[in-house]
Amino acid sequence: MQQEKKPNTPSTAVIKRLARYYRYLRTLHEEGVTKINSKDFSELMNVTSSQIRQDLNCFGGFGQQGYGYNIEYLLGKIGEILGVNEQYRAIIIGIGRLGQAIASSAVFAKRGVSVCGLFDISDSVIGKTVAGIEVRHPDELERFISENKVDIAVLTLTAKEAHRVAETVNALGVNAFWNFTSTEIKLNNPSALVENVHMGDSLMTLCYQIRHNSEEGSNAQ
Amino acid sequence: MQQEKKPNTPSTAVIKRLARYYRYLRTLHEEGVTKINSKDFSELMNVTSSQIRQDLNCFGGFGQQGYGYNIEYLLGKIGEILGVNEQYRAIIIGIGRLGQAIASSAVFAKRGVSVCGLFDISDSVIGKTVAGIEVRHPDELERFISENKVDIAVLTLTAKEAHRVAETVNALGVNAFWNFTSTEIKLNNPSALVENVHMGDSLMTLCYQIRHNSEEGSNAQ
DNA sequence: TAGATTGTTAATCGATTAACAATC
DNA sequence: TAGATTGTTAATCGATTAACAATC
Repeated sequence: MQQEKKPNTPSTAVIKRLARYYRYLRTLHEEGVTKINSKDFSELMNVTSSQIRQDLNCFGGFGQQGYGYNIEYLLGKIGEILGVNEQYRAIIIGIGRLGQAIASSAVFAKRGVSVCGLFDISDSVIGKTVAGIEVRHPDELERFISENKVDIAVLTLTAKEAHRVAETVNALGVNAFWNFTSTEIKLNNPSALVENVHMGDSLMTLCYQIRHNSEEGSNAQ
Repeated sequence: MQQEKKPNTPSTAVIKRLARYYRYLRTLHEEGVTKINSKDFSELMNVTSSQIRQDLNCFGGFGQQGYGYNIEYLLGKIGEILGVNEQYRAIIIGIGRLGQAIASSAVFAKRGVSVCGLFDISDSVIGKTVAGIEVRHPDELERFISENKVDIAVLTLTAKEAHRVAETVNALGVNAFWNFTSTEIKLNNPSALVENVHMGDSLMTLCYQIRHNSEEGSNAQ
């Protein structure tokens, strides 16, 4: 099988940085800044200006020599690359405190993703409304997914149930998972996409830094 | 100034992987597995066995030729490296839904970090008890930090307030920040540590993948 | 036009992988 | 001891940076 990679597939690192640029550029845009050059931007982002130009030029020339980058235009282009206009739809599985927090947050709307369904096994939340959406029992997943376009399943349930539920939902046709559990989700389906938010790993990284870098320090990245 | 780097400082990438190994090894340990070799482990973790051996050998020889790694021993060693036994103490600033979710989660206890204080400006939560801890007004930060050892400030407040509050808390002696806001925290203090959980960036990465990799797929890492 | 700054190629650097000798 | 698997060095690969020609 051994899928051949397109020659110029940008690395994950580039995409992560693009998302970061996007976030920052939006702030600048809100503040009324209209243009920026790679040097000034690189200082704000703590990367080299070379890297910014390289990253952007993976996807095309969005700047203008002698001028820099028009922020509004650049925002549009990066948004396009990252799929902000794709109107993806997500369901959240596991409506505990974290699920509720995420359901209620602006993170989806800001990226053009809409939450269309909430699911939980607990009677204490089923039927309740969170962020304007009714919480359903997972038994309804099959019908719900067949009747609604669902692109992303957000996994905010317990680690133990996560894998089984992900398999089920994947079998129903949902191919992308935003995983907040501490488990690694490994699906048989090779086209399934999993993006992890492993908070625990992040916390441990910080603890490591406290212990080792405390004398050196760094608030880069 | 230009701080000199110690020659063999392991890269952030190594530390992140170590945290990931740690998480996975604990699961294996709970399942009663006592030993593992780099090859088997590499298949579980979707990395090469070379990488696992390299990563571990940044810190010392934790294995035994011809045998592999004793999981309990390895867990202890990685835990030590990552500072699990340091008994770090954290305060959470911003007790909205996300702050409450994190305060109530097992993420701290599992990594040897204890939450000792909660702060929020809103009267609707001040005085209430979340995860067994009383929520206080930020006015009390100064006294609280002077009376308690506080290693980490978790930022789950709004992006707008985040920077100012971080400056204040840093001035009071807290040097490590676990940042959940969409802002980049840039402190004047060069020894301040900031670890970001940028959920929005993560979601965008997923959206990018949906749009571009859908035909190729990958649930690696 | 002259100045500025991009787009892009080439050089450097670091991280990953492969290979194998050491050793349990 | 023989077999297995680590620890570690050397080779490869990819990502970052530097440099500069193109061009607005």
